[in-house]
Amino acid sequence: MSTERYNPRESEPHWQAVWTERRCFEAREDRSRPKYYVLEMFPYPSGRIHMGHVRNYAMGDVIARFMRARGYNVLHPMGWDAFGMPAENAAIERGIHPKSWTYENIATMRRQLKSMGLSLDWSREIATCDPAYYVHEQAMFVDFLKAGLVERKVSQVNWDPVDHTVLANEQVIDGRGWRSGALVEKRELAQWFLKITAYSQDLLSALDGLDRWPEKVRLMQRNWIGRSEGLRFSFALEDESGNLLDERLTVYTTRHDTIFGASFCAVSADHPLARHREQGDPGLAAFRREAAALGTSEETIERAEKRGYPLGLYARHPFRPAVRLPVYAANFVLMSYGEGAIFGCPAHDQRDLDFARKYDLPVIPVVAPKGTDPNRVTIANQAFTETEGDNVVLINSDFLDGMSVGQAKEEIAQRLEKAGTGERRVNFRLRDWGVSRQRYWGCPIPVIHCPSCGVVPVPKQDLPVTLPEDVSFDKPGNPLSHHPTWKHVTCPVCGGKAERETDTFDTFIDSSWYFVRFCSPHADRPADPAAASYWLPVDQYIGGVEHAILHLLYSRFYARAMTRTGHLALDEPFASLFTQGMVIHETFRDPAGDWVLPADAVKTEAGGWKHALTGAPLTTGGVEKMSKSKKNVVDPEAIIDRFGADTARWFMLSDTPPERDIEWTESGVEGAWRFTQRLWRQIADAARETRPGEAPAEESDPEALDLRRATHRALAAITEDIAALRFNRAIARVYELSNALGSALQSPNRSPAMRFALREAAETLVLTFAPMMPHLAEECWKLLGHESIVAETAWPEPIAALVLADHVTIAVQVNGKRRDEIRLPKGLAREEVESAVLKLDNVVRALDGKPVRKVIVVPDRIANIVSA
RNA sequence: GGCCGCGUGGUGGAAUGGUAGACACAGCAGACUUAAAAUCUGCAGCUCGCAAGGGCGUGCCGGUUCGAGUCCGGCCGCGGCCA
Repeated sequence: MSTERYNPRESEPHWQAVWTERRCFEAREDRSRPKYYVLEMFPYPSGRIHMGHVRNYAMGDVIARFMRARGYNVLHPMGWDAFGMPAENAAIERGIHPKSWTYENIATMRRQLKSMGLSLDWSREIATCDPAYYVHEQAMFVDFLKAGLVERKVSQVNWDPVDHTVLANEQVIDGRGWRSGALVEKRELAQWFLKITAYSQDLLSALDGLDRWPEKVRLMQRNWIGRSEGLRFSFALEDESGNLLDERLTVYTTRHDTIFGASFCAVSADHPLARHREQGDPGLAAFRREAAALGTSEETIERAEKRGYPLGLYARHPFRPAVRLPVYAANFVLMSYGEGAIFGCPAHDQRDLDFARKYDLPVIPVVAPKGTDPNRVTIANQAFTETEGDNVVLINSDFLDGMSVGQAKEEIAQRLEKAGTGERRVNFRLRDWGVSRQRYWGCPIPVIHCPSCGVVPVPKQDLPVTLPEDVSFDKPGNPLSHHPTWKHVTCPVCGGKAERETDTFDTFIDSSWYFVRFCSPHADRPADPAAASYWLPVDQYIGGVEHAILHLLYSRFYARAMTRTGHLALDEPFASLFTQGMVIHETFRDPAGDWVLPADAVKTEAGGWKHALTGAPLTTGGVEKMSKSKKNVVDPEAIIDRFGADTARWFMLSDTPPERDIEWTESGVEGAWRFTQRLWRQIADAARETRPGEAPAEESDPEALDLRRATHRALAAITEDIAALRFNRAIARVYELSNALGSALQSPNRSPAMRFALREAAETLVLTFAPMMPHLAEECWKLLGHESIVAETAWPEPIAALVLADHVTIAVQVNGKRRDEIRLPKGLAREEVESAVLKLDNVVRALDGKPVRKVIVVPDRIANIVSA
């Protein structure tokens, strides 16, 4: 037995250098081979890699190496999602220029990723903050503009009056800016929008074809797009004293069947009807200010108390002349959805019910389970929202009584269409994509505002519009607009004085086409058509489920927009999507309640925890997502230094299914580490006992045959499991193969047949764990006497005859209870199985003399004897 | 509230309607060692029993089936998304 230990600190850098030198992972188009594009979501260069990256990239690398070994021409690139706010925050807080901060982080993280031994094509590396990348983004924006895919419109934003900046909804916490703590205002600002809503229906319909996406993600996208079929119609309005007004109130509803249950109308606080009445009504003005302070997210609005302000207007019920509905401005109606106005039917909508209870409005039930007495239906504080099927019918609704919800909708739609006051409308929840950010560290939006010509796109020959580097962050607001000279230009059309747009792009734009750029990273246009058509779509995309909606939807839109503007010929960018789970870890607190790093926590003899340095007792909290704020993070670099990349990769892939959250544990890592050492010893032993190219023996040897069967069974299972991304199961089979080889090595048998079988098992073992632990595999391969390297070695093929056994153990049940098992030749005839099992002692005893009614035989699996 | 997903040993988890608990972690016992570490071997769902063997067991209740962790209905709990 070898006394040496495998030393990853020497081996890993060595093999990484070999791979680089031999350019094993540089991809070239080759139409004679099937291509495979595997991509993990590229990282934001935040500083250092974290365990989530390790897991994500380990998975992608297993697939890349596996597919390469199976003969595919694999593209596996890496880049940096390098624009974004943290770089500016660093500039503000620590005076580092965003560019140097970003590039320093990229250097660190590139080094760290390289130490993981990922089979990446680094020659294709891109950073989105590189003008060579964003010049194409700007050019495409100009093309989108010309194609009518861009719109400039005034929209409401969250405005931080201290930082002079726009905040995203998630940056508004309890109505205050996350950094300044100032009360956030809603402001109207002219912004750039990409018209993603032009593709609402297409983005929705095409989801059906994405059959290799998780159903969960498709459902989330469906909900996000939010198609609804409804009715837009208008009410006649009258004033307090019943005089008919010229204005009408147009509402959008998907529940027009409940029109007879209407008891009020509500408009958004931003609806023209509310705005126009603000002057001369201080109460309304105050109400509108209050509603504006609520923020723009649906969630905030949903959680807020439903409040309204009566406008002194009344809507005439379209079918009941005597009924008039008071019109309110309400804080729960969004101007951006539908018409910004609704009719309220409290009995069948929870928000309307909350509102009605508060303002003491009638609650009229108009939908109820079939057979209910209309006079006895009451609504307490739960709205009745059932609509499906024929068991729910209309009540208290005049000509609709007895109809199903569907029939009632149809009837109302027809009547209002006929009256000329209504039309059916398909409505989408999806909004156009606001891409303007009042930020420095982003891609400049390539347009010029000219006082005489208006908005002028920057001519393509003047691109890229690059960021100025001499900027200061000591003033609040956007450094680009403070810059003394940058924005002042001459108009490309009239030559007069003009100003650059100082907003930059939302960074989601950068990540909406990076996977396209990887196909031809050095092309002088966004995508080289030959390269793009060869590599795209991405065959396997892997990333966190947190990007299930925005990033993936924007990318799907971009593929369409780029296709429309002639940059691409692609409908869906990601053929198969896999969303991996998070990395979680136990949390520790010291007696003062402060979070403590796991690295500082040591186990006490009593089974508790104490601080490694202070000795203070620690309490454990929950097992939660690794986060800096809770300090339950483990630094990948420390792990790789101590155990090597292979151990870290192995642990990340074993035990837990990849889509679930994985708990990082010290003992788990140590187990993985011990296994690397065991493999190393085992292969060393096998190498000593056998030679490369061991010849298959003539004579049979049952022990050798058993080992060969174990080898090929494991190989077949591992192949299947990796292909299906079931890494944890593949790893369990690797353990089994290693256990089988270990036992065989213990045996004194060294017949020629056994030597061949040992050799085969050892080599198969190395090749099958190679995608997970590539460095160790190379070292073992060399140990086995090979001159070649595993990275250039084909995946072995299982021999079918050895995968299938010739004998099987079948379970024997009596009345469904397992009583015995019996080993029989595979494929034995039903009758023979039957007679064999009926003779078993345990069966005879269990039957206890009772007559056999029938025997169920499932070939090669089970026999079940049914007695009276 | 709606929709979706998930409940299996001490733990992570296996299991085309066909022997529940593969594989691993932690644990226990033994071997080697002056000792420890490392390594190797063995045990290991719960329970009754000296044993042979039996009973129970995949959140709970019911159903379909020769047979249910798996399918169906209801309930409880946890998680996610949407409201």
